[in-house]
Amino acid sequence: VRYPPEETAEKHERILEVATRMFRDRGFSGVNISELMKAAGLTHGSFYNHFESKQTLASECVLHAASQSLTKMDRYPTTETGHRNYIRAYLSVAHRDDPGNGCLMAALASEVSREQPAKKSMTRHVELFVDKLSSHFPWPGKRAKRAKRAEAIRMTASLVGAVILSRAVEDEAFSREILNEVLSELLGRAGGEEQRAA
Amino acid sequence: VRYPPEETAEKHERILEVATRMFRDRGFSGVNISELMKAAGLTHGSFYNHFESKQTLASECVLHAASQSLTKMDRYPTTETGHRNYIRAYLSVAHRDDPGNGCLMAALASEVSREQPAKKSMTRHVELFVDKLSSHFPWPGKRAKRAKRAEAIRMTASLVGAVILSRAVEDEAFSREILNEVLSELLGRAGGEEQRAA
DNA sequence: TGTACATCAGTGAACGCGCGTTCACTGATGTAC
DNA sequence: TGTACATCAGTGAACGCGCGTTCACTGATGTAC
Repeated sequence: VRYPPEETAEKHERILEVATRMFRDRGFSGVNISELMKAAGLTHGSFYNHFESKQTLASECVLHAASQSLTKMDRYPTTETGHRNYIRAYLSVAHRDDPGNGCLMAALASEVSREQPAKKSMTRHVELFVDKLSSHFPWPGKRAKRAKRAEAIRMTASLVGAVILSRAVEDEAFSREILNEVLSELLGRAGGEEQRAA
Repeated sequence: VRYPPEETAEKHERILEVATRMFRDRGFSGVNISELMKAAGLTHGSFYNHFESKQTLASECVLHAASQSLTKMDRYPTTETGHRNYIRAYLSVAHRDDPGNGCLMAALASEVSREQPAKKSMTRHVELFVDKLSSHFPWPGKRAKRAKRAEAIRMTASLVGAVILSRAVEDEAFSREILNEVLSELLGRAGGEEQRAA
């Protein structure tokens, strides 16, 4: 059956959207084409009318998730409060429990480091993420560009590490403790002047 | 052919050792039984004389890697210098480039978060790692146990996040920049009094 | 405006391969007597 | 001390399943005239 072109484009988009979510949720090797296509409302056979291979789709999904992530940051105002709210959302239980709609790095960085094709896109994303983090928000007491970049890199490592660990840990209290300790550290660094508990 | 029992135990150990390295290197799904057994100097058939299943082996490897990691920390003296050297080694290019012999969390935390069986062991390991980090090294200016634990959790997140990101990034300069920025942050926190660049 | 034909996305059976797991067989070690 | 037998880890062929990918077929849409 032939379909009107806008419907085809729509399906293409839907596959990409669904796959981006599923890959972040279960990893590349945890998703198979059949269930992916079923989730997009199609059968597995037509997959290859839209994408060259699973590998290709994976790479495109990395790009898709990357642009989603950066767009998400834009929704926070470029103020101290915006910065703090962004950090709160990133280190929230909601984000921990919904990797499918969450940070690309936290979900797939490990797997990508073993995958040649998507690695270049991931590299670019980490660069853009750091750039945006350092330019989008005001960094208290940091005038030099280099210092802001350094802080943004450190913050990125803390954010990603905290979420990955909180997801790997079964004990709910401990998992929250990880998120909260890193949260209060980063809120201290993002907000006003240095606030430091003895 | 029947073999003397100590030889059998030796082979068992060798499989575990090799598997622990390979799993960290390529992930659970990136390793198959045949190549694993070949690397241990045996053929795939005898695998099931030593372990119940691949899944079981994976769980035992998490335990094995966990105890290796903690032992490694013991090799550093319980001094400020020891602490700093430990951090330097963790955030080194050598560690980044050799996940097989490196930190369990940095290598497998993501994959474990999707695997029921090994998750409990990973949880326990993260707990023990944080405990050991906070008790083994002197934390400048932290007298309260709670404060030390909080610092250890934050440091763990930074360490793990930095190594995972540095591995996911293709650009060598950027990858080193991530390691180095987090390194200088953590050396500041581990060494003497707070040292902070403007 | 109507008719004939080409196009092309969707469908589901089928293919091929890899991989976890099983199994019949081997033969040296350990044990019984 | 010697002989017969049980044991059990190793071997590699074989099994079964899942999954990525292909393919012949369908039939509505678009195009030619």
